[in-house]
Amino acid sequence: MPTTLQSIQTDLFAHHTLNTGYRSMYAIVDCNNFYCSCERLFKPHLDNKPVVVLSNNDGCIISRSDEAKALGVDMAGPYFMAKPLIKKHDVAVFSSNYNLYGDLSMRVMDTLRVIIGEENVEVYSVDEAFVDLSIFPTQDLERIARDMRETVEQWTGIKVSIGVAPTKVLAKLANRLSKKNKKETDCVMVLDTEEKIRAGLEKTPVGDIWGVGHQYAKKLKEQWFIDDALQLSKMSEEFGRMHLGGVVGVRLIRELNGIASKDMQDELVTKKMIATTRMFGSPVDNIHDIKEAVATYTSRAAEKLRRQYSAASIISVFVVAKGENHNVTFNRGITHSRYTILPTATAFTNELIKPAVALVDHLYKKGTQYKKAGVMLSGLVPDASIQGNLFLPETKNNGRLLMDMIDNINFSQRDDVLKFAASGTTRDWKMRQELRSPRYTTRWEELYEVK
DNA sequence: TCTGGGGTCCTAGGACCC
DNA sequence: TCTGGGGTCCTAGGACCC
Repeated sequence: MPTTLQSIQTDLFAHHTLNTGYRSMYAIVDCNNFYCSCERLFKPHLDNKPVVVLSNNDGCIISRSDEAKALGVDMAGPYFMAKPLIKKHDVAVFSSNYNLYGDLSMRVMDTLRVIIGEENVEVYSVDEAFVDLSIFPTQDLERIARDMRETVEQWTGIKVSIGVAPTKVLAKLANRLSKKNKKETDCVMVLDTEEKIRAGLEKTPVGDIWGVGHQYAKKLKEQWFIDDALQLSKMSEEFGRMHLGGVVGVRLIRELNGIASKDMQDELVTKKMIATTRMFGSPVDNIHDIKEAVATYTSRAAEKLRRQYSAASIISVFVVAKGENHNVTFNRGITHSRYTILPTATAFTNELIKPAVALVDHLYKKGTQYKKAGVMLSGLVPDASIQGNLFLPETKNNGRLLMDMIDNINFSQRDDVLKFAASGTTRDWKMRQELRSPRYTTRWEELYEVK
């Protein structure tokens, strides 16, 4: 049982023999039922009880504990449809609390960075990270993976499962199998020989491969009778190119055959598009409310923009009308969108709000009920105003300082203390979040109390 | 009454240029 | 006088991911 950082590292680097067999080895570390685990961390009485977490607006179920899964609560199913089942079995329900999840996610990722080294960790999503284990001898991989798992749990309280294999796609496949059979694997599975990989491929339905979604799974089954990953792995790269999205498909086939074709990604890639979109708490038909919402989303998107030191040259706005409601089938409604190309790229909230709100005038139709709106920033370039721009009047640079100040205050308060007037103050359109737990780790007033 | 939000990569095809 | 071929850039849209 690893207890100190030093013992772990001494242990890890102890025997530095050459890796035989595969040239690369990746681990995927995946937090189990992440959002539910976060909620449980501060509510020990919910251990072994069914728990679910809802999406924004309390719309869908986006995380389920094992117990909730066992009861037959559907993933991504609408909350209202699962409600009877949830009531009947006394399932604990929470609105999503992204402050809490984000903070715990950071702790998990930091733990991995400390154990394995920052340069070998790629954060893939809020609850998953790839770890490059290529430098370690094959015979040590299992032990290293188990060490990672135990240490993350000790240091953060979050349980993870880990799959290890020569490629990312195979690591994901191993991870899935480890979770399928927790008792036997204790949430760690290493595929380090051809035989193990073959067995793993055979047990994996084609639709459960990372990179094969609904459409492809259906096509593969209906047209070529390909049901499992082993069958797909035997198809040619050319087949992948023709039928699974071009070079994406080629990579997929290669990865299934143990040839690493998806590299570790640089952590600091700047995004090429930034979006903020939300469903409304209830349908809205008033243009002022829509403008308020769009202004608020624009502020949020602009913050994200500044955080990565970019400026946007295109801003687009879309609204979604409420569809006809045919009781059971979910009608997505019609989306209308328009964009403006800005005269110069900018990261200033006020310069972005103006054109965004103007776009609403073009999109809005009186008498229509809207259920959703969004703002997208694209054409992103490095923000010239960061270092001061000689060719702009002084006031421009003051704007940058003002933006930084607002961002800093809002970040430290986490609740939009400072807003632009266009964002409104009543916010009838804002989302429902009736069941949110306290932000234990990011708000002083909501710290966990020990009795 | 009630179905999330935020992204990525890739291809095809049209416009335009020489 | 009857119409090539190659290149680039852009957009729309399809697929995927968590």
